[in-house]
Amino acid sequence: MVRGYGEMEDKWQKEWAAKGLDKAEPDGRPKFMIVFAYPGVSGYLHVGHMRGYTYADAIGRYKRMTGHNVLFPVGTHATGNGAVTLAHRIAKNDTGMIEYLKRNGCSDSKLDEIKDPLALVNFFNEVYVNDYWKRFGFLSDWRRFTCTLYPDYAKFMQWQFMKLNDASLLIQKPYFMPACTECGPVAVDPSETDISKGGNAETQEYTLLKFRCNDVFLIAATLRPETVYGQVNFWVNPDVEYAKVRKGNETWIVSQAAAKKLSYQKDDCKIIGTIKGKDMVGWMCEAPMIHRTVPVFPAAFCDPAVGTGLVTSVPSDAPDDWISLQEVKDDPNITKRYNLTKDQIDSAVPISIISMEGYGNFPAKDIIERMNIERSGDEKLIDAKKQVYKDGYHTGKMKDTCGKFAGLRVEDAKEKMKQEMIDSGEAETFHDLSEEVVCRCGCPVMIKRVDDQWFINYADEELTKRTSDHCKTMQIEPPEYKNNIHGVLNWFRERACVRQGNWLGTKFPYDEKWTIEAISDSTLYPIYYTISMYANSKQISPEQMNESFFDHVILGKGKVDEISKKTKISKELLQKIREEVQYWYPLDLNLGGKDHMTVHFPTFLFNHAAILPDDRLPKGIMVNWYITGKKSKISKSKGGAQPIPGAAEKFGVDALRLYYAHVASPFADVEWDEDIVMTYRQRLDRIITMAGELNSLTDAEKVSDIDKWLLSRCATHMSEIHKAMKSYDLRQMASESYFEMFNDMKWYVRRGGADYDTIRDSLKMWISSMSPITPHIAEELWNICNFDGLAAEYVFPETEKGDAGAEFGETLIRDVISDISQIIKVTKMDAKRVIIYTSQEWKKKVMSMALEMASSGKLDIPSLTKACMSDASLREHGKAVPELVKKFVTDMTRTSNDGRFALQKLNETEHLAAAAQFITSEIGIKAEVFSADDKGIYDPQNKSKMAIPGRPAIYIE
RNA sequence: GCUGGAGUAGCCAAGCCUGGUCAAAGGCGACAGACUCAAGAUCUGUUCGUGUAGGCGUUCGCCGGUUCGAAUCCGGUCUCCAGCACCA
Repeated sequence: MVRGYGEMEDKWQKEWAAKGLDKAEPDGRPKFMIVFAYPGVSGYLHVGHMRGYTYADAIGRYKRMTGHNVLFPVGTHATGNGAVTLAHRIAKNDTGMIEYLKRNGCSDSKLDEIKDPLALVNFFNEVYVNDYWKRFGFLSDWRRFTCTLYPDYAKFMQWQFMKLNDASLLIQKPYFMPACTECGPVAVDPSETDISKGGNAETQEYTLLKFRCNDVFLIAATLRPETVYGQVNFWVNPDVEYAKVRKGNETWIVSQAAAKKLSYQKDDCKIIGTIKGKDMVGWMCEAPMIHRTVPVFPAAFCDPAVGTGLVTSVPSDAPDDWISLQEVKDDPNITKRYNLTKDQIDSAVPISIISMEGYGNFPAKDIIERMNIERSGDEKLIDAKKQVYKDGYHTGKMKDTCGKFAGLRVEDAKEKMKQEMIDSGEAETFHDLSEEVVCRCGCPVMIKRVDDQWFINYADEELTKRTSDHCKTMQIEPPEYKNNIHGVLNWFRERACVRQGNWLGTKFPYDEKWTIEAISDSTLYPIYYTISMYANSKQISPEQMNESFFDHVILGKGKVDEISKKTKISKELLQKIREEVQYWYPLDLNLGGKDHMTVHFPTFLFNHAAILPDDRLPKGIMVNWYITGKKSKISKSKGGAQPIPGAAEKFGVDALRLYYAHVASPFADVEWDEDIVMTYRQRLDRIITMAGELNSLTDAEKVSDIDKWLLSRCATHMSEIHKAMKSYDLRQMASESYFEMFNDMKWYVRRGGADYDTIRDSLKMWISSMSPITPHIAEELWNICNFDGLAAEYVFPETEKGDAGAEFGETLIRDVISDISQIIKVTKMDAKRVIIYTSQEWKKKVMSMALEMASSGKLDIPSLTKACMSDASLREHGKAVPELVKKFVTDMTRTSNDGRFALQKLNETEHLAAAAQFITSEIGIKAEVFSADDKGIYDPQNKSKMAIPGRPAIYIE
């Protein structure tokens, strides 16, 4: 037997390929199409990623064995900036990254080559296919492999967007995105591909509040528009020179930096002059919404780089405002220097506006005291602000001081108040980055308004309804997600579908300056696997794959002759492709990780519903959770990850596959633990040994109870497997096959079973049941047993039902043995002899009468008693009868009667007598079996009368 | 906060929808024994408490309810996890 699995894996993989099991061609069988959400190309993957992929292969293999023609294509998703980032890090010699790549087996010459993003994508495509998926024995149709950067894929993608446009689902409206003032759009993300600083910055939406002051407006930027009812003054930084901006007919005052930012977002904006901050101190201006006149006070915390450099003051809820206001009030020097009047100072009295859990009337004051903050400028104010904002957002409710907004939750009030002020012209929105971002070229990155941004309108009511309705007909696992997905679909709004800048992807068909964004180009793609093969083999070229081509092969539009003329693709080939699309589609199952629940799966469904007819909409979704690592031990970014080929080498592919399938429900995270994988490896070793031993047991014995038992058990397990797999429950399948059936095989041998036919039949069931999850080992065992053909192409026969009587017989024997050992243990006696008395016949008669009444639902004490007493043979047993009747009726009406029905089919005495020798050997004490009806039996304590059917009496001495 | 999910014996993890056969599958670990020159090997038994006859008692986050009967159904409560968008 092979102990190093590598050779064996290789051998069978070659064999499957030689038999063409990996090639999927339409034929007369029912079809089953399964995909996993293709991975993004972002470097080497780790052992955790293989979990979901393995599920897909195992499900596909199972389906094949139930007579389906299975298409399981794979691909990669290289859109976005993942590959660009990685190539860039290699190019600039990022040591951590280089080390990581090398540890995964990347050679120096390769490293040099993959500094180019496209070369990098091609390289990893090979790695994923050869080192991961093929290595794991996947029966995927490799001819159909596709990558989102392939030119033919791009043609498909462009067609998809034309169809979305035809369905009026593409809309254009303004959008705010980060852009370098020189280079244009950039990606702001932690990998900092495009930028040299500020990768963690987020785009924030500020509300600009307009404070009228005679003929100018002081513009404050706030993230908390819901606090306007608490405004009592206004802050300027006296040491900053502000800009006067001509905005339409109005004159705005903002910081000079803000003026520049505004010009990227607002039309008709022009700097017309400057004004010193200190000159504005002491002004009176009218606050928006509350229309109250408030004074302008000086404050150093107003940063010209943040927002507009001007701040509205809500001391009740903003720690900065509270502390600065106290300082203005307490410091006579300030009053004097800026000529502030006593009325102005006295008018600024904090107003309590929000009630929050864990805070009093003035949350800002509370947090300042709690954190021991004593003066403005204290670093702790940053945290204080964050904390009070967060708590306010989650737990806050608007108080009665907030007019018609009283009683609203902060979360809701925020939107409503902002909108009302925008509608009345007292406010506008403004986008800014949360921290400074600098482009690779050294220029600042700002938020720029783009007027012609394209969106897919997932908010469309008709589309949402169609998609949501379709979901009800789908098989979605886990069921909780099936319930939840409607909420997710409703929650979707318009989604930006294209972007500009340094990103890989397909050009937007209506405007080539745009690249189709990464989520949007991975929604309808499973259908492309039915076509990709023809592009890969160069039977069709990307140029030929125009709108009418896809219209025809996917939607059946147009006459084949005309399409053929237009595309220069032969009529026959067009027909073949069209037939293939129709044969394979709809997709039967899309499998993806839990992170896809809120983005990929909904858009996958939306796009199908938007473009394809009812009978081509997907039929199933399955979500899998993750393999996690303690302290991210398996995460590639942290290093220390186990490379997949290394793990395959160390544990064997099948051990890993079994580990994924069985270690937990697919719908739970699992912590990666090599020791646990090793235990699965050991189990497989044991199974191999056991199967080999069974196969060599060829003594033809006469068929006995235990043979019937084993065949019945196997049949029952097989039917459990089929039942479980209706909901793709691989764990249950693994449990039946690798644990339950294994244990039964052991028991069979222990009981002395050795019948050739029984062993052959049960081995066939057992080994075939292992083929989906551990295909290599199943194949090896199949071969050892000399079964016909390959295990992988074996088709499960119609399952026979188990024999409840035969199965119950063994349960009875185990129960008897367990009872005997228990008695011996409890009594601590030095037992020499065990006698087992089976029940008297008359009791069996009462039980069968009772069961008959129970199955027609008419079982009760009086009727059964009456029936028994009218039987002379029972009546003679006197008051033992009603006692037994009472017991039976109570038991039978309150517990399941399956076992009792099974018992009816069994001759208890004969069955136990046949097992007497076995019982003797198990307990190490001579055991004898008698029927309580036998005359002249040894029964010193008169135990035999205690026996009831299914519960023999036991006497030990 | 919103949406969804979870809390089961030393650990992992089934069961819960469809209440009773549930002291609760299976695995791991631990303990004991068998076989061995040896083995991260294999096999057997035990693994909540208690008990000189197969029993009894307590247990499935916590509190309460429905029921002849609840790990399972209902209400409440505490704790933990995930997602919350342009990021793949």
